[in-house]
Amino acid sequence: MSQKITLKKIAHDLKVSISTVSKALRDSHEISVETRNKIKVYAKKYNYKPNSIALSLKNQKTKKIGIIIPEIVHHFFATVISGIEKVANEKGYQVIICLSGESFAKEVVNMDVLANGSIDGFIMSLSKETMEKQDFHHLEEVLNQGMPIVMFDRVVEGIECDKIIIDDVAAAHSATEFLMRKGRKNLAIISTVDYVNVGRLRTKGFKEALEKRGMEFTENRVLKIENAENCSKEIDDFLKKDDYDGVIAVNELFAVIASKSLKKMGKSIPEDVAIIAFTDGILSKYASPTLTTIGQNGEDMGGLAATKLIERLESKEDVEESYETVIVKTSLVERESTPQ
Amino acid sequence: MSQKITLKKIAHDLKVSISTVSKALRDSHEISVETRNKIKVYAKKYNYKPNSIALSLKNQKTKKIGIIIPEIVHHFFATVISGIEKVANEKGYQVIICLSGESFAKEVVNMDVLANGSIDGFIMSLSKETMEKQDFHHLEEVLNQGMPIVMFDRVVEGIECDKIIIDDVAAAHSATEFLMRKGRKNLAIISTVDYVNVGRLRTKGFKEALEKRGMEFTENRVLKIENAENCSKEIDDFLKKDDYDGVIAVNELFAVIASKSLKKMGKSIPEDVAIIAFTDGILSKYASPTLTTIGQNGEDMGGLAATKLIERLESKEDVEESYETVIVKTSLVERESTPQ
DNA sequence: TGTTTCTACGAAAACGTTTTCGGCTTTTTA
DNA sequence: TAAAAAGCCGAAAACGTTTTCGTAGAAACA
Repeated sequence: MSQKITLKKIAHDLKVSISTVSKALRDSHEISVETRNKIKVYAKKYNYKPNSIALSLKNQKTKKIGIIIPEIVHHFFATVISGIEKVANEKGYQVIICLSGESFAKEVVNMDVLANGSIDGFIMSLSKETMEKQDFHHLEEVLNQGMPIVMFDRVVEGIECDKIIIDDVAAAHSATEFLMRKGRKNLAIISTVDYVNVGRLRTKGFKEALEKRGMEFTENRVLKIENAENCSKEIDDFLKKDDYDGVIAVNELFAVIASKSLKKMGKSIPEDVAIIAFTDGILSKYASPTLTTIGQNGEDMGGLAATKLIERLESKEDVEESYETVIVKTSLVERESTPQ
Repeated sequence: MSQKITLKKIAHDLKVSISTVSKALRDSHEISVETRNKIKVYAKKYNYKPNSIALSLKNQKTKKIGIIIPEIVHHFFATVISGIEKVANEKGYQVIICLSGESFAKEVVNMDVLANGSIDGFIMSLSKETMEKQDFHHLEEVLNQGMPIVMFDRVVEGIECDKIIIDDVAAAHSATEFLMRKGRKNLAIISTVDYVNVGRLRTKGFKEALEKRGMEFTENRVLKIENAENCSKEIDDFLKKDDYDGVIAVNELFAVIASKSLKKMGKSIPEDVAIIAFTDGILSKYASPTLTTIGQNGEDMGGLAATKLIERLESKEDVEESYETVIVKTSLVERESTPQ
């Protein structure tokens, strides 16, 4: 078990000073070619690599990005992380991941811990509880310390930082129009409670599309689910209340459950009822029938977030106050759950 | 934008020495109650938190765990991470995640980068390429430096470290027996190429179960898939070759694709063909029909890995050479794809 | 009064780097 | 031959902590 080698040990073994070793390894012309080679050979032999903690302390940069998200066992978030990691790694950054588990308290603690020097900046999507509480002091504190944040998906208006989102209203709007063009006239949406902004915005787009076509929007066309755990019965009951011929779901899980429920009721998909889901994930691709979805490319969103954050980290900090909100394009992926 | 406050600044502002501030904040009796309070109030006011990088350097401990896995967009790995994160966080550790993308080179680079002081230990599952190459020098180097590794799922015999696995042979064996007890006589397995150990071991269990019952095992009962990307056709062709009444798949994806393929061929599940999949993930739960699976509890495996690693990190390093391989129990989750 | 014991604080080292500056030799130039 | 320049290297500071040790002054003791 050979302990990690340091500049100091090399210096001692080779009977030169630490500064000489450091310079030699960085190919400084201040050091003679002879000495340089001797040191390099020795360093190579013992596989010297500079200690990153020491570098972080010296440079006041960690080359690490903190990610705080509600859950990781969630296809969308997993793709976002994957996108972040890819870009970050290319640019020499590592990612540290903390999960809030949808809890405000954990989000705050995690941010506190990471903000104490462990990372250079944050990429995050807020927990449900935070959205409900509307308490963002932890974000403001971090920003106030000069540490940049990039938010994605679950973002909030009041906070001044870069944001990566999809245009939920427009996407829901066009999905609704798509169904109407297919001749569907009695539409419903399975959404989340309003404090989750994506649910609220998607419902809004749905409503706008209906009204634009002069169709009636009533609240009973909307199911607002709070807890995804036991939503099967809720969805069952909701779908039985009327004879819908088109359903939009704000995520694939709701869509799959709705699909099963409808099949149980003897309806066939897409002939009797067409279904469109948000999030083009693994479920949509392999459900029966496969689901038409609005794809929000998580990988792209993550990549963008990382790019933006790193840009800000590496620019000379004087470009303050030019925060941007990037709207990522969605794409409609047609599959079996909507008619040709 | 108030810069982060340090001991030095507090000391300067309050006209005391840095050591006094440090001691006061750690409630040392060496400092008078008066001074202590003054310092604490000031620190609280400016929200002082010790810089974790400085602590890491001083203590030679980062309180960070490095995770290297092939992919994160994969339900099983996501659950493992979730399990690791939970336990780690409870014990005051953060997790740094690197993805190898199934590439040997990336795995090596990632390990190198993290091993240079960024973390205290590794939890990892090897990339396919690494398994194929059978080159583990990067693992040995890290272990040799005294940095502990805990491997899970894709592990390798030759390396001396803690391991968390499921008993793939036994699990496949009992799944096969389960099908036979249901009266199925013509069984097949959809597996991976042999260098992926889970595929090899599960195939082995399948074979053993057949032979134990005096049934014939032939290689044509086995489909070995190398690349999951375009396996649909392979599976189609394989299933057409014989009239199987029971299929075991080494992951849910293969099972879902097989299920679709069989339905297309006009077979009904589970009446004509029963299916069992490894990995109890989201697909199994929501596919049509829902899949009977062998659950390998990723969350538990992750939690165990984290517990083991942290134990080793915090024990006084003298308990060397007592490496353990923990075998996590699997559970058969019965759903619609097998008969009652 | 002289010695010892507390009390309360500061100086400095250590963790592993990088970099600035200063200085000693040797070579070049006038 | 003396001065200037170049070549080569080391000392030290800095990043932010914690901790050991030293010490000044005050209080207690003889």
